[in-house]
Amino acid sequence: MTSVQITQSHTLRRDARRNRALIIEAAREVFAGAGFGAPLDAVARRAGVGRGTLYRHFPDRYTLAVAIFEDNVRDIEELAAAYEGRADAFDALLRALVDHQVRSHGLHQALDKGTEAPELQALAERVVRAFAEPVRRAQEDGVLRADLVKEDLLDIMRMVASVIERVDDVERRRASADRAMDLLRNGLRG
Amino acid sequence: MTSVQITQSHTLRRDARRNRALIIEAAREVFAGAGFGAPLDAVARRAGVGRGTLYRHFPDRYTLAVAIFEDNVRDIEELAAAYEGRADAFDALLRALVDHQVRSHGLHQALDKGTEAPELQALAERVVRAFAEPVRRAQEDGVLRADLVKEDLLDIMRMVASVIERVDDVERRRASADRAMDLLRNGLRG
Amino acid sequence: MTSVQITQSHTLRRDARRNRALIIEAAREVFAGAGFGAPLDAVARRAGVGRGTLYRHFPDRYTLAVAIFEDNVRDIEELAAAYEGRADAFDALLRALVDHQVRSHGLHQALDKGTEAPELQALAERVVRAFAEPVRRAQEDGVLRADLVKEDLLDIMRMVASVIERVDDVERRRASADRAMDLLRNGLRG
Amino acid sequence: MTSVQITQSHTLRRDARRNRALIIEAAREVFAGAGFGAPLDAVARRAGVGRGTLYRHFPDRYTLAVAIFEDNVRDIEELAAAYEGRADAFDALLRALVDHQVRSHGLHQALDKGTEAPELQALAERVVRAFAEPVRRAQEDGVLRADLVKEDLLDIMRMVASVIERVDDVERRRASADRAMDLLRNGLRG
DNA sequence: AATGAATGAGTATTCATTCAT
DNA sequence: CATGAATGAATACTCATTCAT
Repeated sequence: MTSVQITQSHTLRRDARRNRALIIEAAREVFAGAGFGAPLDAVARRAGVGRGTLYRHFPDRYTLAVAIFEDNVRDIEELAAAYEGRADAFDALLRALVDHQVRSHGLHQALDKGTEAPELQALAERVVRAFAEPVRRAQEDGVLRADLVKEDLLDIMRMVASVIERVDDVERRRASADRAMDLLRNGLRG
Repeated sequence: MTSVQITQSHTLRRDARRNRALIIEAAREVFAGAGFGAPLDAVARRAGVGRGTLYRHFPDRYTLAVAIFEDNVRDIEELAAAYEGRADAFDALLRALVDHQVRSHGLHQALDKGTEAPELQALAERVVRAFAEPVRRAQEDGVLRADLVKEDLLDIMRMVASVIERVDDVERRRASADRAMDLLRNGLRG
Repeated sequence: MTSVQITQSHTLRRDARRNRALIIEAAREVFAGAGFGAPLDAVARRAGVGRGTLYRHFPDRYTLAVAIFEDNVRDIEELAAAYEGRADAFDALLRALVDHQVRSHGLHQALDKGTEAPELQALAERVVRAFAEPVRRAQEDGVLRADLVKEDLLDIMRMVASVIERVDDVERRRASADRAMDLLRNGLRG
Repeated sequence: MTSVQITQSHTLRRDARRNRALIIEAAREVFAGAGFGAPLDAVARRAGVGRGTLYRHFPDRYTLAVAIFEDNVRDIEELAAAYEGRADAFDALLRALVDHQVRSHGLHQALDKGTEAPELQALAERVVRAFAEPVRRAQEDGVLRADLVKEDLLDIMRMVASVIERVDDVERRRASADRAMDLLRNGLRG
């Protein structure tokens, strides 16, 4: 629960809040199914709201992406707080990250159009910040390569996303993501 | 047997053959710049041909992708032949693969819509075949993890593509690709 | 007899009356800035009231136009009464008319859609009536062409409005209106 | 016949040229009937062409206005040439101007949005230039007020347009225009 | 009553694809 | 064959109007 969330909870009427949530969930599903370029109409239809309502809440495609990411990022941050000081923080965060991607896939395309939505960059930055300390600790413990930089983290997100994207079924998506993480963590060497 | 048939390019009139080449090159550039979803108009314009000509040669977007990939795949196959029996074949092929992606980026989006173009699947299959023996040898030599399967190869292509896609400059693209390959080959462990 | 009735404004609650005035003023400004076709939303926003409130007071765009005109017409009528019997009544009324247009421009577009709002016709009729005696007197005095008919009066209003419309700055609007009136009063002859 | 016209005649295919003309004529009618803000769809429908065709020929509303004006302006220029040196040139041009307005009304709204289409300004400028010498001559002959400036000319166009705009029937439009010109030429004085 | 959320009809615009020249 | 004009389906977006709170 960050201040943003609280503010929104208080600002929007109950029905509006409900619609907002319906739209976000619909967008998650539609983007997952048809990619980030899917017709916004489809989102509105799936959410069971009119076009205008969609546009009122989210003036454009990117605002929608931001809203979806926002949820995920917040979760990462909470997790980072919960694992503060623990040696397995990095592992836990990484697992959570992959889990989000499995559930909100279709969105990494948005990430790479960051220029059109500075908020997306900001969210990515928050993820990086949440990872900072766990990464440092893992490196100190010698379980994570020392040369890992923050750009790598974003690239890892991209890589996992890329193997997931074309898969429709959530379970197979999870399997693909796990395999990709395995390759990444352990490398290709024999 | 229409002029579209790649393997019969010698049956095309000289100007038609020239147009075909112009279009492929234009497509490579346009897809790189604006993604695989770019307007085909843009391709025709860049190639300096009419729409009709574009459609005659390539009835749809995927045929175009096939033609571009075709070049790359053939190159991989030739390389495989050249490195036949050598211990460094896998390395060489992998490097070539990455190199193609650096130069024809924007196309992996096509790969993942393979269902709409069986030829793309076939091309991917050819890549896999070209890798088969080098992979086996590398595994035998103990320099490549033993559990690597052919799907992994495609996923590796996807992962490299994903970190490259958003980068416009070819040099920075190469750097990103190299870093991604480094992460992949050596893993994240400290 | 609803609260919309202008002549019964004393039956409105004080806050409702205040809202009504705010809306009219906002409409004057918005129509002036963006033309009579401006979004009613803009009017509501500028007035600082909700949409519903706007619609309660003014069920449509024309009702709003009527309310604005109403003020102006009443002023003309009062002026006509004040100048009753005077030789310069016509001059004074014409000057006042132009003055209103300078201040409430953007509205003559409404006038010409009179069919959709009979009240507008009625208001125009009241203007014509207010001018009737002054016109007759001016003609009798030989300072106004004898063939002027009431339709001419409306056309004169339109003509003045037309040269004013595209000008944003009120002072330049006044200058344009004055020049137009000069051309009209004195004609083009050398 | 200016170079522009000739160029177009030569550049466009016969069918395209025909469509272009159909669209212009349709636009003339639609704008006349529903104002310059009319749906472009209506223009396409009336011309009997698809949306895309309309947009190919005229990327936006203003390009369309320009094309319509272009015809009229060319006519004025030809007339100016034909009346070169004659004392009645001003009269003839003014009559022609009014005549065009009677036939292409609905367009002066476009003129006043000149900022969005510099070509419109340029066309207006051409009208002014065509009038320059006839105006000078008329002033010299003492039949036109000496203080008339070029801005007045545009204002006269606006004024005539304004009394015409709301009239649907072409004959009544002509009558209104004539009356307005009479008021303007002879003034309001008795 | 006042508010502002929701609705959906209307309009603009793009682009894949067909087809006349 | 090549060309580029025409088509219309798909999509985006706005705004007048209704209605739940």
